[in-house]
Amino acid sequence: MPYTAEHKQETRKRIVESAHQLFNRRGFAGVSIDEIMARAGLTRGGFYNHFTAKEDLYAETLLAYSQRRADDNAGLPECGPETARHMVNRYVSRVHLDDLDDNCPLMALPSDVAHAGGAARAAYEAVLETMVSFFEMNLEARDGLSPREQALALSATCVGAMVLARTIDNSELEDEICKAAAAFACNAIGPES
Amino acid sequence: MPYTAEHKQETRKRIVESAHQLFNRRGFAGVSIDEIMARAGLTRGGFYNHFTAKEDLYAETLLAYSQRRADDNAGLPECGPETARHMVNRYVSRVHLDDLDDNCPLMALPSDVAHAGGAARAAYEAVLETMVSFFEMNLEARDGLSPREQALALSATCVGAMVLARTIDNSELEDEICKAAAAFACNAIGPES
DNA sequence: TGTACATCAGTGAACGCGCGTTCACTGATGTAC
DNA sequence: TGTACATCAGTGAACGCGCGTTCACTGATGTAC
Repeated sequence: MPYTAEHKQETRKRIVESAHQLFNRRGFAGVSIDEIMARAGLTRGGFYNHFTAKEDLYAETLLAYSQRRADDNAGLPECGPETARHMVNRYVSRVHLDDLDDNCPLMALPSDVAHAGGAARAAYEAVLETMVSFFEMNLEARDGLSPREQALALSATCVGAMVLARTIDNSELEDEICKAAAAFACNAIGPES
Repeated sequence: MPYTAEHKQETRKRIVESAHQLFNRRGFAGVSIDEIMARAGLTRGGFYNHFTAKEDLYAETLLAYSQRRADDNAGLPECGPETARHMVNRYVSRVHLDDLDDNCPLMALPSDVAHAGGAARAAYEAVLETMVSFFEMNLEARDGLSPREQALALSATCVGAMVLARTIDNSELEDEICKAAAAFACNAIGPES
């Protein structure tokens, strides 16, 4: 059994990382397998030792992100509204907007995923559920809305702000959107304690 | 001057409409010029009598939508918060979600546009400004946020909810998102009068 | 009113490129002896 | 410890398809006379 199993796993991981970065920047159709493999230090032919098709890798990329997110969150304590506000400010920020290599795919790839196959859409939903449930566990019922309802709406606000900022080409308006949406969402979470 | 100028204009309009519907459903890369022309009752070659490239048409499609929206809105009275709530409920709804032929491109095509050329991004921004300014003129300062800030945040919430609902493949969750986001946004606009 | 003409919107075959995928081959590495 | 072998990750040329774009042609229509 030449080449250890770990060797293959690591190569696969490198391909997924490379793909994540490239897909986030340019979308599914904008990236070729050649480029993905080159960025991972490999050549095109080897791709099919790891994946059966480009679409496969796309879904895998999203799943990997979802897993990573879930792992990150698992370690965190549930701290209530303060934590929720912190999440908002971290998500809706210029730092996140400019982190092209590791953007959240919820904001980087929505319509791209919408036009892709079912596996990609399912993976997208998994990322969303991770985000929503993490908001949910840090919120209290308020204004007649359950924690889950607020979590869904806050996710929409955060993702929406970043989607809009990401799509336009006007950095002043981008900042305006981020600031307004973050303030709006933090207000909705409740008064500072 | 055989074929009147109106004839050509109408054909062009038919192509733009056909493109709008197809792009909304399947994105820029998912639609071929053949299909667009066929849906408009024409054949592929004629395309270049009207546009210089596929990307051109894409931007034109967005601009046409923006224009249409602006015209619609121009006629409407400014009625305050009630109108803003009405806009939210119309935008964030299953009817809008399922209207695949005439979705708002802000929610149907964000990452698609993000990866397209500058003309498309500028047109997207125009659609956004139309939406924001219409919210803005129907809002009052509240919770330390100016009408414009609220308008930006509400746009993010509305578009975000629809983007998420559109991308996933789970109609129960879609409904949950729409309802939660609409209620959340209406709350933020202020109490019913 | 009717006819010849000029224009140009529309046609559809052909071109060429990019890229996903396949495939025969190479060579690095772990294992058996 | 050293050597032959088997495996399979990785290579890169080649294939084939789809599609954006081009181009020579057609034919519908308005205008001039």
